[in-house]
Amino acid sequence: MSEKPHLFLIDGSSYIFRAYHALPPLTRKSDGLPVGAVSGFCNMLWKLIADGDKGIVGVMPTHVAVIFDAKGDTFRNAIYDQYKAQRPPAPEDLVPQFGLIRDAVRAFNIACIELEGYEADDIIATYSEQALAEGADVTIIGSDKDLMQLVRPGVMMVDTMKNKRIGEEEVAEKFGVSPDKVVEVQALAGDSVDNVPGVPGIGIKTAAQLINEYGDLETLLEKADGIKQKKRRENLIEFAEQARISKELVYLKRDVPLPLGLDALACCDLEGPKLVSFLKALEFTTLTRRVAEATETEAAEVEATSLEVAGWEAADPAAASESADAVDGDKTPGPLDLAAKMAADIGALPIDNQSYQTVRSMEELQVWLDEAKRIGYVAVDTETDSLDAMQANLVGVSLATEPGKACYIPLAHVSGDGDMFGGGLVEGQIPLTEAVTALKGMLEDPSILKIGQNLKYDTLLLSRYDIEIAPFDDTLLLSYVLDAGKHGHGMDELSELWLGHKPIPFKEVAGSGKSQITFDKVELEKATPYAAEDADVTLRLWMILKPRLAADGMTSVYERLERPLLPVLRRMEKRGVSVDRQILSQLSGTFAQGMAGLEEEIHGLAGSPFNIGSPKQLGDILFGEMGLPGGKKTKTGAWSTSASVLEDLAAEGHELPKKVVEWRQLSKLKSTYTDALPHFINPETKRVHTSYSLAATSTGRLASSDPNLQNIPVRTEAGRKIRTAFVAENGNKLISADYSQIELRVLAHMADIPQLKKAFEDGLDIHAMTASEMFHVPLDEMDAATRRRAKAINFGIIYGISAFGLANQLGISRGEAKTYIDTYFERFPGIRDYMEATKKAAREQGYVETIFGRKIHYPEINSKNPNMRNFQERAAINAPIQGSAADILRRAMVRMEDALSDASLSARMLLQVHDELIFEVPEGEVDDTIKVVRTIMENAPMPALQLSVPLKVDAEAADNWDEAH
DNA sequence: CCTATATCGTA
DNA sequence: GTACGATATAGGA
Repeated sequence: MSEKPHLFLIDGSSYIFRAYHALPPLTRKSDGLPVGAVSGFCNMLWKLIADGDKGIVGVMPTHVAVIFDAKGDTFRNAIYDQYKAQRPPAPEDLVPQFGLIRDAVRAFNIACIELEGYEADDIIATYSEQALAEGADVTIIGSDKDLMQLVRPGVMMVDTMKNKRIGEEEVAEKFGVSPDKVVEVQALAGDSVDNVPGVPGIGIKTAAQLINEYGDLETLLEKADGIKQKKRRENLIEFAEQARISKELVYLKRDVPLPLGLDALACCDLEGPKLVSFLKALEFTTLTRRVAEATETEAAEVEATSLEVAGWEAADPAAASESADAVDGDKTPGPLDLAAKMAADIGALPIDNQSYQTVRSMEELQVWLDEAKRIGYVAVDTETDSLDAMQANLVGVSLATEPGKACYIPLAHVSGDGDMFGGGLVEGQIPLTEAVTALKGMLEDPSILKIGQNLKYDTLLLSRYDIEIAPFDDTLLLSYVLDAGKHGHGMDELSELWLGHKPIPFKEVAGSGKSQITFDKVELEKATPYAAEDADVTLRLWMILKPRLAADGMTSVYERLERPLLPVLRRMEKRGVSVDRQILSQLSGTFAQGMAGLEEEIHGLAGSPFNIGSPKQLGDILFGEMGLPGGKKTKTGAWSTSASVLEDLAAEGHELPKKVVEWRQLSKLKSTYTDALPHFINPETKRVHTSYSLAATSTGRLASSDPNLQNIPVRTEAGRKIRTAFVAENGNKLISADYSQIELRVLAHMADIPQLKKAFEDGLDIHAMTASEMFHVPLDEMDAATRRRAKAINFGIIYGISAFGLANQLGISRGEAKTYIDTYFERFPGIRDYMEATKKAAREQGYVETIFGRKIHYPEINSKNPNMRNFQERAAINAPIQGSAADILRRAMVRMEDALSDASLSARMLLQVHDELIFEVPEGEVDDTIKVVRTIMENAPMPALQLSVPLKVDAEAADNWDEAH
């Protein structure tokens, strides 16, 4: 115990306000309780403890206390009734956090001190004094300038938020005098924030100069008539008393009657379970995990503290839907209503798209960047000359910082007149490179949250300008997570829905069809209202949707499965995949030849030429002129000429429909793949860059477009040839890794089916096992036809089976199909239970969930239209299965890149096809890569979830996709 | 010129 | 029976 005691005094009250203002104002617990400030505060405390002597303070404390301002007036109000009188009341959503922060301090086993009639600063001053007297060192954790008067040898200030140490030197720098003269300077200069009057016309600079000259306030006031400057002299004389009062106000009392002696502040050991229990109750998942790890606490075994929050009533989630429909006035608003209220408030603000600023100079731009820095978030939208982010050029950027406060920064607009040569750059635009540099600072600033709609586009575009946007929120993803199944998530749709405002259509500024112009040719007068409005709308949508995230309990889906996947997909898109033009062109030729031959035969059989590609003409020939028996009808009443109908006719011995089926296959392959794909080869990169949509499907699957690389043929031999055109670069291989039967495995887990689980554990052929169970055929005597039936039923189950559908699929009667299904349910009663439970859940709550909590809504599940209702029921049965599998692969993708680089592998993830990932990897790294990929994919649900069924991944490497698959 | 429909490629 | 996107045709604007 030879070490010198060291006391930490933490200025709690100032931290509360700083944490509150530093974080986006929307952090809430799942029941809506605002906890942003508590979160910031807890993180600060934890960092202080966890960093220990490695942190900014550099020493470990022996004693610690957190000091708060008590409620109500202090002795200073008796001295000067205007003291802090202009302070607005604390924000509504901060009020319930005051008590919680005190609870937090206690959970950390730290003394928590406040005293009526005194400010925290006075208590800190008194403790400092006493500690010094007893030979201890003191560190004040805070940044309030009023505390700076306490700095002296043995007393140091540390601002942990700015990671700054404030010693005598820093104080002298700020006030121009040594710390012991700080009060003299403050007495003269006053403080508008605290309403300390000071002497008019004297600021810190002048005050420091005067104090350095005269020594102290009293001496100065005595000799004031000797001051040369007339106005200053007069003011010093006239306001002498005011200065004395000011000094009294800023001088910190050092003789406060302390409620606890220094000994009582001695550090106690952290109690892991106690702290974890508290953090868990507040749903601070990351911090809970960190604390649990550091204190070796088993977080899962600790029960969350039950919180009692003054001024707050936790919502009953079950009551939420009722209260939404409730008649006004009969209920106190709960937190869920608060998110709704926010939506209503922001939705009610009118939008005036003529009020936006066009930013034309760096000075103007800087004002916006400063504002973004000050508030910590900004809505961003880019304008370009193409929908393809891999080829688009940046044309302008719009920003919004408040509803209605938005701007457009044109950067590359050209005058449209100059005909085919185009005009030059429009005057009055900031040079592109200069603006990009300035914007880069803001867009990469970790303290500024960037808010966008469909940011994958903007981040991909800007990554080509060497800008890596972070951190970010995406309103497209927010809406998707909250409302999948209810409506689309495009900005225009969301704007009309939430803001009751129809944004200016793109067509209105750029025209449409042949006369459409690119955005760089749009006049600035038209461009600004359009572009800035997008940023304005995006910001408002964020303000409405972000609070709902916690209120609806969707934070973890958003933060684990959506937001982190966006940069992963952006990189996959940017990498692209190598596609061999020659192979495709060769295939096109082959397909064309085949089509030509078939065409001749078909026309010959028909007796006259017609457009084979026209279902209408084909129907007329088949069912009109040739008088074949028409099978199915189409939605609009026309004869169906679908492949299944034509195949039935062919089976009856008709040549023509058989030839048409062949022709159609070739036509499809040629037009959709071999002819179309080469147009997607990027001239610069020589690769094909698909675009993945994170928010296109209701279930959580991705969608691929432009081109769609998730439907490249594989089932027929001719089609598979197209896959040989997807190749690895020289010296590389393509690896295809796909989950085996992931949806059936997910179903076995969710519905808890013992036979299925056993079969997967034993690595059995699942369809054969199903067939064996259903038809009582031993596995080793299984025939292909029986297995095929079982396979169809397994798929049918996943799709929300109907006798009609199964009959169709297997070409059997509905009665027979019904018998199969009944047999299946007899053998696997758990599946029927699962399906009934899922339908019930959908009917009662309007949505179903995946195993990771993704919600899929079915607003028409109780429809009176049986077709609609049945359809929604099947979809609701399918969604948790398909969606859970999709979530698993999402988790794997989010982790994959780091896992590969941690293993020093240079494999690049290129494509995703629902249950398959494609990588491009140097030949020498193939085996190691497969190991890593398999581990990540097979363990993707963990640690959030341990499936009761093993996941299996098949992986293979080859020179092209066909051979790797 | 634009949109709806039919068809078919994938998981 | 689920979930998608691309293509060509056809018909109304």
